[in-house]
Amino acid sequence: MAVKTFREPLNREKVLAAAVDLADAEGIKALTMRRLATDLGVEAMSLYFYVPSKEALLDDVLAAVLAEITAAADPGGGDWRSRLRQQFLAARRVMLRHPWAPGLLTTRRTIPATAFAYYDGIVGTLVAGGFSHHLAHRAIHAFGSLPFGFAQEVFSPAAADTDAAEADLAAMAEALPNLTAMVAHELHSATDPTLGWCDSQVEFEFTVDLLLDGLERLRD
Amino acid sequence: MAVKTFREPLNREKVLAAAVDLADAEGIKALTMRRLATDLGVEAMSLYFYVPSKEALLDDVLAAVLAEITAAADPGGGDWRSRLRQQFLAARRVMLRHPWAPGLLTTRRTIPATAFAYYDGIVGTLVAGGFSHHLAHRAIHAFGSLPFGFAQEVFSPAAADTDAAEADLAAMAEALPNLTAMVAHELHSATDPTLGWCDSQVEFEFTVDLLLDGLERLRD
DNA sequence: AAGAGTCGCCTTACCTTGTAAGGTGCCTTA
DNA sequence: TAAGGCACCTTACAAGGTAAGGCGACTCTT
Repeated sequence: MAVKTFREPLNREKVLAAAVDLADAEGIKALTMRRLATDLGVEAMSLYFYVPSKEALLDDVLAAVLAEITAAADPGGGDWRSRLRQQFLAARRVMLRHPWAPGLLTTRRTIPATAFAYYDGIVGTLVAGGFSHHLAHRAIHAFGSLPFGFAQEVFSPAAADTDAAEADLAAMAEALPNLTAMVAHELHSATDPTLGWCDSQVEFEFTVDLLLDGLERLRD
Repeated sequence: MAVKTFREPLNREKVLAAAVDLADAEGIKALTMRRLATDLGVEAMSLYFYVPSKEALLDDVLAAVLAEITAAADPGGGDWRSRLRQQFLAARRVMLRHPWAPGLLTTRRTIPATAFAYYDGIVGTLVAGGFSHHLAHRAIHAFGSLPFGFAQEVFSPAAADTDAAEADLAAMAEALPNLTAMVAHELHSATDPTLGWCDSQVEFEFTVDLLLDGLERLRD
């Protein structure tokens, strides 16, 4: 015994990468210091050699995701509209890989510094596209979380599934006539049934275009 | 001793009201079972006589806030546009009283049943206003969290303050030229300096109108 | 080569928080 | 007056974050 297998020393990057992997695999709730340490073959307290606190770790994890976004967002050519559009869609692709990231982002108190650089690029695109700084500012706010590839998912599919299944359909139709009619209508007119009646990607793009259209009109 | 002061028995409503008050006063993090019990002059475990778990309590707390919204939103007359607008602004007034509610809403897995009734009313307004069910569906998604009176606050003022204060302004101007220019521009053109350069209320209304305008055009 | 750091990790322990299990006293009802 | 149950309490445990300090194996002097 006591033959210690040689181990490549840890470092901050490995810890962050393992944290992202853990969250990807088992959700953000599984990301505890003890569990993360276990995954790294180490004790919980050892992580504090690389990270001052769990909050800081989460901040850094988020910064890593943001770095993925900026890396994925090919500035490319085209006008402001197509550039922002492809940028937001690229961000969405990243977020789909890390479904826990939106929730984490909204709970953070301070925003990682890299986010500012990201926003700076967006403002730059807008101004170059003919927007005043004032309207650019408004646009940033109107975008909300769209630049990060997600929209506030208040109407989550999980909730809809569960509650709809539990509820008596007849009673629901009476209590919620408009929603019921909408669901019925959407089911019939769905062009691609395999995606279900609530295709987030389509909704996302719709919202993006709705805002971009509106902004273009205001610019003129 | 042993003269127990008579105490009006607790009930679910009092517990929920106390929970809302606690969150209002000291933030959602202060809302622990033990602390809530203390506020009610009771031991933590006693709360479980009225609430099955903390998760359920949070669900109910949220439902209470939603009830406030529906109560505050006067259906009133007018066309679909003005009705939705006043409804969203009323929701915002409620959320400003409970700043912790947006964050809580986004972390909940299942949506309270009352939210469905709320959405049903919105869909009804849209359909009555001449929208197809399909477009109404899109609109619901595009609204995101606006019906609940808030927009994704990714760009929180607190973060901006802290980081900007810490950062070397000259360095920041170099690294973030567009943001810096925007800030400078907005500072000069602000009509009401007392509200700071980031007036959320104005931004909120801007976004609401931008979306409503865009939807109206799509409807025709 | 021996002593002194220092790096990287571990052990122990504490505090907070949710909650399971099981009382206990008083008030109502039969 | 005995039984039951209502409303609340006590005790205890399992997570989870993290403070304090130890310890072995290198590295670097001198």
